[in-house]
Amino acid sequence: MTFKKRRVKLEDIARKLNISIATVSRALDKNPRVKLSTQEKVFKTAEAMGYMPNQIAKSLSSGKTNIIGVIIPRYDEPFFIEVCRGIDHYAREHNYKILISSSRNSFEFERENLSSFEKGIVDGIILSPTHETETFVHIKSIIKKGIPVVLFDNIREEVRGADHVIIEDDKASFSAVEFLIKKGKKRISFIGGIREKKVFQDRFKGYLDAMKKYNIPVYDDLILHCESLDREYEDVEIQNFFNKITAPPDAVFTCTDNYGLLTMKNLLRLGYKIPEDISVIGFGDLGLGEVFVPSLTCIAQPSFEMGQKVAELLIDQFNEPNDVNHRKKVIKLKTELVLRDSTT
Amino acid sequence: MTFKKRRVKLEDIARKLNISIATVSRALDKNPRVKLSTQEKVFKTAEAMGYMPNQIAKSLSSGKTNIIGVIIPRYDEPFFIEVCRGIDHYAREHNYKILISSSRNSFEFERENLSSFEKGIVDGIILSPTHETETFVHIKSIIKKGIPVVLFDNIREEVRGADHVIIEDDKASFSAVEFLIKKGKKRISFIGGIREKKVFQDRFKGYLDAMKKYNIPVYDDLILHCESLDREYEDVEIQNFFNKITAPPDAVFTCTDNYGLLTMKNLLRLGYKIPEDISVIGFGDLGLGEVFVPSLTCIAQPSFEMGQKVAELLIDQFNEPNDVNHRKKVIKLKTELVLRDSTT
DNA sequence: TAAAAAAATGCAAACGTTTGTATTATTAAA
DNA sequence: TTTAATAATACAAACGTTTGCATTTTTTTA
Repeated sequence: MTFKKRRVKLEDIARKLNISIATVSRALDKNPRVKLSTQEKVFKTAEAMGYMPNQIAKSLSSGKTNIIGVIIPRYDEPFFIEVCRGIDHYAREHNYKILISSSRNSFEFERENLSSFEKGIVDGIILSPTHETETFVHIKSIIKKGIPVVLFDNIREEVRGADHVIIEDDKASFSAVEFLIKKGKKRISFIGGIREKKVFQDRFKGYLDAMKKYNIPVYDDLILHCESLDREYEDVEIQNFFNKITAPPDAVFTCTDNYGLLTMKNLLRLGYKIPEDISVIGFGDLGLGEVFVPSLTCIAQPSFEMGQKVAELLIDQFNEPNDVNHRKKVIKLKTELVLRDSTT
Repeated sequence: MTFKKRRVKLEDIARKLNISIATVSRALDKNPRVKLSTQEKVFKTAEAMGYMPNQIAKSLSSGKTNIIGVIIPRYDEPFFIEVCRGIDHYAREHNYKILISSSRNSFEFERENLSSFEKGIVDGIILSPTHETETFVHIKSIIKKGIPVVLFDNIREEVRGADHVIIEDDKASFSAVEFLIKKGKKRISFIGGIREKKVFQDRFKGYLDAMKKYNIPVYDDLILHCESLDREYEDVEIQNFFNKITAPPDAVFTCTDNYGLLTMKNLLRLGYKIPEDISVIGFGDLGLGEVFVPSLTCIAQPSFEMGQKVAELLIDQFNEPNDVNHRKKVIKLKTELVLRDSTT
């Protein structure tokens, strides 16, 4: 039975070579203050002894962990994963790793995660607030302590006060609905998510704005705000919605790709033809819509880029003089209506 | 212009209360060695001063970070995300966080990630090897240093030597193909992924085993091993494959849900009826298959459970006496054939 | 009310680095 | 050669905790 080996540390190398710890440390850093021949000896010995630096000790000493904390509302939403991929991409290029936490759509969890990050395990925090997040105080308190924070997606007015990256949800959905109207649609249905979530409020606003501008009547029974936070129940809700409808719409604008796909699925099963009978538009563009038959027309949201941008803002903060009152940066990314087969 | 505040530390509390750092530390731990009234004073003062423990210092002192390192081949594969969700779930219940890294399907990256974790930032490592991973030495070297490691999915023989969690890919695909055969299918097509990947080898083996057992001829032109590691090109490959086929199959067994969906998409566009003309089976069961019309029959792989189990094995290792030669644990999870509308 | 026992607190080393300054060794200048 | 300048290395404090042991204070016992 062999037990865990004691880690090799600088001291061990130093002792073996009969030099000081400081010199070993500097040698490994290729600090020109140490003779080349010594550097070589140190490197060889370190290698031979299987030395691995202790990142924790380094972090304590330097005050940097090179880890970025990321808090997303849920894992099972391709949008968030894609953003994380973008963050990871940018972060890695700049020698940072990411620690991902899910707030599970709960404000309480969000706060917990935040305060656990506050314990110094991360150099900065990227956060996408949950729909339950109505107050900014927990975030503000972090910022006040000098910890860099960047937010993305679902940013309420009350919550603006940190750098953040968003899209203009209202304008995006306006343009999608406008497109439908210009195609001659008269009975346009809206399917969104929980009303508490800012992005859904904005997307609904865009819908209403477009309908108003072109004087198209808005029918309450063609509007659905899904309440579910769970993939499974989304399906049920949408199914119920269409089962209840008496006079069908001629187009459906939905606030996520998943709603779009579920809408198509249910409509197809009820015997409607897409896009001949009913057009459908989604929101997101994360690959699934392209596979479906018919493929889903949707608003493409630049998720990966959003992640990259968010990471860039954060890392910029790392390098700025640490001014707590620094002017916050707001980045608005462009969306685009991608035409596919689910619309005429 | 306000600058980053100096963090409040134990010393500050100690000084303010005129007691020692040790007592403050113990008080915050609710150590019975310190008087209750002192504990209360300390708690109040800590709160008032906005004290937050320094996790890095704690980790250095305790030798524990309470972070689990997770290395997956890619982010844009729902299977891996679902496993991560499972890991996160179990880990969080046991007071661990997860640091996710993608090896981007590259052995080199895998090794880099591994050695970065080796620097002591994580207490243990969960890894799903890439298809390029043919050798076990990099993992073995980590284990020899006493760092707990658990593997999952895609475990080659050469790589067995650590705890791991897998499904029996060959048996799973055998049962799916057998199902098709029993339905009377005679021309069964196989669509898998890169040949280098163990899981695909096994799934192919299961296919061949079933075909052999029931004496069904195997036609080379009905077999496709996708080479692509990228969502986009998978589509192209499958499209090309079906465009080239002269005599169509009467069933297609595919090695991932995505291949299954892409197969259905392409077949539908070519005018085939599913399942009347051609049955299709996928592998994974991560939600998308249920939405598609027709919904996808597939082998359900318990991804979330796999994550939980993997995390459990790792955390078990944390608590075991640290025997480097400990008997490795292998967990095989059950799969299940879920019947939906894409098969007769 | 002194001694013993128990409770509360404090001291200082340890965790493994980094880094400013002091010291020693080497080379160059006189 | 001796001194000055430079190069190489060493010392020790610092990062913010934890914790074994020593010390002080309080309480109990006789």
